[in-house]
Amino acid sequence: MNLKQLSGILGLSQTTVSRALNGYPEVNEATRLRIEQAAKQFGYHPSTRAKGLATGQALAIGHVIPMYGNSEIVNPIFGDFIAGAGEIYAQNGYEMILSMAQDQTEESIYRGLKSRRSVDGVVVHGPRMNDTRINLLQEIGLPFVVHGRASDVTTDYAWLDVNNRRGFERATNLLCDLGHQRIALINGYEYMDFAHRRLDGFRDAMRARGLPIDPDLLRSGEMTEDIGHQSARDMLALSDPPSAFLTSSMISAMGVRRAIEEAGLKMGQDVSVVTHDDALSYLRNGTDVPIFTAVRSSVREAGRQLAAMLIAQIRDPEAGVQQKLLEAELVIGQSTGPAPDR
Amino acid sequence: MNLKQLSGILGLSQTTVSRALNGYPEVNEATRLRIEQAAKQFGYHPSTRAKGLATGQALAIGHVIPMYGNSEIVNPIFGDFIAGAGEIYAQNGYEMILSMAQDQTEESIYRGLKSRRSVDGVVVHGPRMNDTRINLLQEIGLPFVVHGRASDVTTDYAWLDVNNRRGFERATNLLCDLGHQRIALINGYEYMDFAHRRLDGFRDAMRARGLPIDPDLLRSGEMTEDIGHQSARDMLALSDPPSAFLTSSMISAMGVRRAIEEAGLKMGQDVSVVTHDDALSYLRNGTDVPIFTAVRSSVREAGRQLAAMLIAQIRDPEAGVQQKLLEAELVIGQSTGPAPDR
DNA sequence: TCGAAATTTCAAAGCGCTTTGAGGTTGGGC
DNA sequence: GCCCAACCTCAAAGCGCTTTGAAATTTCGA
Repeated sequence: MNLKQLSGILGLSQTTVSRALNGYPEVNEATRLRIEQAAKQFGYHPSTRAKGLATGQALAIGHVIPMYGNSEIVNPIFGDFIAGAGEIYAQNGYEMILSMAQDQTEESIYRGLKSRRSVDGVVVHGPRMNDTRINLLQEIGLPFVVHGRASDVTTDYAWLDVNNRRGFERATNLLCDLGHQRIALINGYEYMDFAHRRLDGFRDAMRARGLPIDPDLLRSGEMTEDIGHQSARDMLALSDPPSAFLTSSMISAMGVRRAIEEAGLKMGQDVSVVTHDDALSYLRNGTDVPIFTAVRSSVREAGRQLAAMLIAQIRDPEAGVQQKLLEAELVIGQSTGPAPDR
Repeated sequence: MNLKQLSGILGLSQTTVSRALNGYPEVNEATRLRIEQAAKQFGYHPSTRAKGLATGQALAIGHVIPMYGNSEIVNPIFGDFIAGAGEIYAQNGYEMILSMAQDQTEESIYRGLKSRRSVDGVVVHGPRMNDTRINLLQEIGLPFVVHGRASDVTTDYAWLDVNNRRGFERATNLLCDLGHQRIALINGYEYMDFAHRRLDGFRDAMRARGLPIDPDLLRSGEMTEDIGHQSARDMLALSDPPSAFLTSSMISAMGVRRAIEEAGLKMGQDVSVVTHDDALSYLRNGTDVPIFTAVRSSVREAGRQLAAMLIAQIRDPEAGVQQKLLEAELVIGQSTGPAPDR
């Protein structure tokens, strides 16, 4: 069923039917009703492609998912983020187009998206410290919003980020208040912008207390259960082990817990753990009382807000770029307690 | 840069340029080379929309992600599956379009995808026992492949599934061989087809050994850490607790492990655990020696194979639907051991 | 060297939609 | 009863591509 057929059935011109369906004022209300009803009855939906061709809009947003290194890990927050963004896209009649990018293919994917006009804008995932994608997108003129920030990029661009620095500062302060002095940080890859900011927050808080930072208690890498476990195991085996861990993801934290228990210690008693929690739907941090004390910020909500920002920017490019900093909440769970006496 | 401009620059007709770029034989090899070079130089990519309009192809595959119930959980396997499928799509020039579906919106999403001609085919995720989507898609004539199967659907349709029944049968046998008799099953929602098949495998194996199945040791629900934990905690508190657990996901298994340790028991010694492992990239089951003994099947590889099946079907609709059953491997980790004496 | 076949290139139509500029109706004031 | 707004509706052009059918050019055997 296409416009021609539908207007044929109705005995109207394509123009009228199109106008009626798109809410233009110059069509009789009775006619519009009749048209809308027929459209519903025959299940008519305008072809996205034809509409896009005619209007010059793609009515689609691109998400380019970076998969770096040979580990080829898909960020686990991705599903929830997409779910949040998808809600908003659906409400606004946008489709979501996904591409997976290896290191090398990344630039050509963005250029391709632009030049074959498949999308009206893109979401930049997983920004690194000095992310070349931002300049690239500005250069080729493809609207975008970054989920996170890129510290070393000096130009103005749209982003939505959670206050990672502040979150980890508060988490560190909490541990210090409990009397912990040897605190380990199990972070994401250092070239990731968020990891850098978390380290900053941690460092500032420690410094403010006059506590030293032991490089042996600093780890950055893939945020898997396994690496969390290995790191914690190694650190707990030190002659002067940490009494608390700060981790960058729930999954790492679970690895840390495993190492703690393997060492015959009890989490929340012998060793404290605070983690960042993206509030993933399939990885809830307990039901009533949180398992882990955590810095929590819903990634799904971030997806919603970011999608709304991007759509706003596409609709009104003159309005200038938005920037939004979300504050994470600090929730107290069962994984923290006073530092044990020595 | 569009076709018109490019052919203008080259002093050729649009026809020739189009043919050259699409590999038609009736264009001089020298001309083709010149055209291809110019296309590269000017970064020319044909507009997907225009191409789609002209050819009647969308060159896109739809993924409709079901989000049921108020929990609104995005299946954690989703990211890896998409990553696998995305590889194949990229190789074949297809785009991937994602939609999130609530219960009520699901049918209209599929119908919309079809009638606005945005996709050439779809992947059906998370089939339930008697899944109405299959009939719907056959009825509206949208090519599809199901990731999994729908037991009660009688018509012939394309699917790719892992042998869940066999996997859980083997896992149960392993536990029985180790002397376990009271085995708990922590499964996904019973209306999910895969959960049903896993239960079947478990039941058959138990029955073959003449072992009773205690309803108190059967749980089905959301596969979260939390529910795994709760279920295991409750079961371990029974007067006659299980000596082994069979779980449907790594995440549940982690919850089970937590409950075991909270009960002061040691996993792999006092209590054994076997889990299904989708080999998710961010949730590796240990590096050298697996943490959990598991029935393993890579969901990313499933994504690859399924994408290839769907593309084949779209390209040659006459060829008939493919069906593929993958066997899972049983890997021995540290979470299983002989049943303790009573 | 000529003419037919083979090769290469082209102009134009068409995909399904929006939108422009024009034409047709209706209603109401005189 | 007429005329002019105000209101509706329409035919046709155009979005960027593919593809058909025809024309121009080259090739090659006789």
